[in-house]
Amino acid sequence: MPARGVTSLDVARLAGVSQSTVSRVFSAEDRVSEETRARVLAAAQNLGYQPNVLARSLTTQQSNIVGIVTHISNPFYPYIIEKLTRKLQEMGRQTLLFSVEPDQDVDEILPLVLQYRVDALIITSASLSSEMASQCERQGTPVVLFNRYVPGAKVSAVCCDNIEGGRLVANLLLDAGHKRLAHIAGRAPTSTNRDREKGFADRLRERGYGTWLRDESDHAYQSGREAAQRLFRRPDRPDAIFCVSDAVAFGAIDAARYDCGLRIPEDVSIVGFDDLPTAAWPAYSVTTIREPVNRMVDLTLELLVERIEHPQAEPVLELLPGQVVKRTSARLAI
Amino acid sequence: MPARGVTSLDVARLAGVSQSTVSRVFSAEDRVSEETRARVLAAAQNLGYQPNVLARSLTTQQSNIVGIVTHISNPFYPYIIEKLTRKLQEMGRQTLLFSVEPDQDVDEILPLVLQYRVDALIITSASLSSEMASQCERQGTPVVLFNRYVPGAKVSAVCCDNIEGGRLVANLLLDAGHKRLAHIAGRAPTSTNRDREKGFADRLRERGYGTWLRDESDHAYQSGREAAQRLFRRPDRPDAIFCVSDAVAFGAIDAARYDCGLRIPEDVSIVGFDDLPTAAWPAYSVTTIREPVNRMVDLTLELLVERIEHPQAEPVLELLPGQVVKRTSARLAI
DNA sequence: TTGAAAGCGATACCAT
DNA sequence: ATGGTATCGCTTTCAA
Repeated sequence: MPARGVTSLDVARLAGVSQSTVSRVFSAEDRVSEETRARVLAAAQNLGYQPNVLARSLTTQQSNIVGIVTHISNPFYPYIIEKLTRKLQEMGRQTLLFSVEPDQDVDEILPLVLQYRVDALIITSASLSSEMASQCERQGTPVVLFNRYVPGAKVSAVCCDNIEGGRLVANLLLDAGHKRLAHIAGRAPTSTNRDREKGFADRLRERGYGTWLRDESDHAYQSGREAAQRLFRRPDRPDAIFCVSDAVAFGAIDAARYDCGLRIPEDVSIVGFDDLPTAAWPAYSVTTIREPVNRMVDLTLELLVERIEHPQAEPVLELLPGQVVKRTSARLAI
Repeated sequence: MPARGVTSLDVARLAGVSQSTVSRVFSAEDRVSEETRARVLAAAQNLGYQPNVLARSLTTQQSNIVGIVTHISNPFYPYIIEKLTRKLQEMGRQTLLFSVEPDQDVDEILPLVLQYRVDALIITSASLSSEMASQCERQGTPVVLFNRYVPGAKVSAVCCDNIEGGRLVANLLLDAGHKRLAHIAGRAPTSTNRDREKGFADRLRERGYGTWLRDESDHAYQSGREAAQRLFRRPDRPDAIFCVSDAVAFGAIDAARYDCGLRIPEDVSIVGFDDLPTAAWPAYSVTTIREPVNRMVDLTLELLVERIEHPQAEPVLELLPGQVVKRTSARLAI
């Protein structure tokens, strides 16, 4: 018969000490004599005792749990979540994972998240209303947006500079002498999607480039492939496509080669965004904008800790530059 | 000044009812008059109150949290975790994520997991000692292994039938008339790795096939590519490779085409295992063994719920058959 | 250094 | 239908 729930009191009785003492042994180094500490640890070991951190959170007002809201179908995020989780673990915090659909509003799930009294919240997909942002504030739950920002709201955010990234791509393609440009944009109205497109468009206009084609996708391979097919089947088919993300670029490359019989980069250049590990594989070898993910992750956690410790601190928007990674999916300047 | 921590008592005072009543409104439909319910909800809304589920867990002895221990570098798992998380969410439970290194023992992290009083635990990578398994049992925490099993231990497991999968591959390659077979095995001593190799080897022997080459990898693209390079550079280079997983197969395919100038499948056949979404992309088009992931996920959750509700139930080992998916990375029977 | 006792924020039993 | 109160497992004064 399993002893359902060994408590500190059980340990105390076995060790012949008070329950307070057991608590001391298992919390931050309080003054406990070596001898009693040993007795307590022995008793705990004996009973298989593990402190209940949920109960602890009641008194300490800290759960040591960080919520992460994400949607995983964009392959950029598993990659980020792994890094975040690993580092949080090193800091003694755990990750409570919430999955949302790309089109689903974070606002829907936020009340649920808040019920778990997470010490902080990282949102890597979609954004949240300023109403919900202030609800988090009221509960004292700091929020950091990863690769998103909400212009009005009082939440911190860590972002790749997507506008500048879009501009870099425009330069790259124009410098290579491309004549018929296209952009496969992200469908959702997120800051990331908007900014990548805006930077691209702004720079094209600045350089006097007239019009370009446009299609949409949802950051996934299949929808990128379909969008590219539509573009390639036009009479004025593009000779270069800027894809909103690498996942879309993989689809576009396969559409070119396998669906439409085009050579890359001779017939068409494809540029992505993110620099996923797969972008370096020779089968794709995608020219792309590398997001500084390690620094983004580190910064996210720094901001998080900062705001956990100083809840009154002003929210910060960190914008990190992306970097062109030239591979073989795009023609180079002549 | 943010009101740190709105409690049910605050709501009660504002609504002019007892704290018990507020509790009733927010827990399973207890009998509360429509009128008071409305008053309470209004007050709660007003204060931005969300019940503290951590506190609730103290009395209910249920955290509604399910732990998932995994390592995410194998791309099979993000895919699984997303499915699990989504379905758990639909069941009103949340996912607490723990990340381990492939070579790291789950035993190390298990005490930490247990401190969070998760209602149940899913382990998708590495396995656990029977000692730890019994510690879970003692705490009343049901464990389900996903794609792993521990022969001795009393824990439930849901697995693809990896032995049979290995046999299927052996048949496939011999039927196609291949003469110099190789296997890129998984380095870690897990049941998955062992069984895939065992099934393959057993079947080869049964069919009187003499010896085959062997190398190792860690389920990741890069190490698969390197293992394949080593094989291809041998004087007796293989004309067919069975890779322990799709991720390794991608690496092997790129090694063949881009590092060694071999054609697929004319010069060498590559077979994977898992059927990741990427395996269907035409750039790889991997012949592979499809794991029935949807059924595996559903079964995992069924077993979980079953054991949460009936902790005394005997552990179950579910073995689901994989299925050959023929694409173009392997030659077919003549 | 150790113990007693008062919370933390909820649930649940027992009255009314 | 509602309120009072003991309780969950721990931390944290306050005394000793």
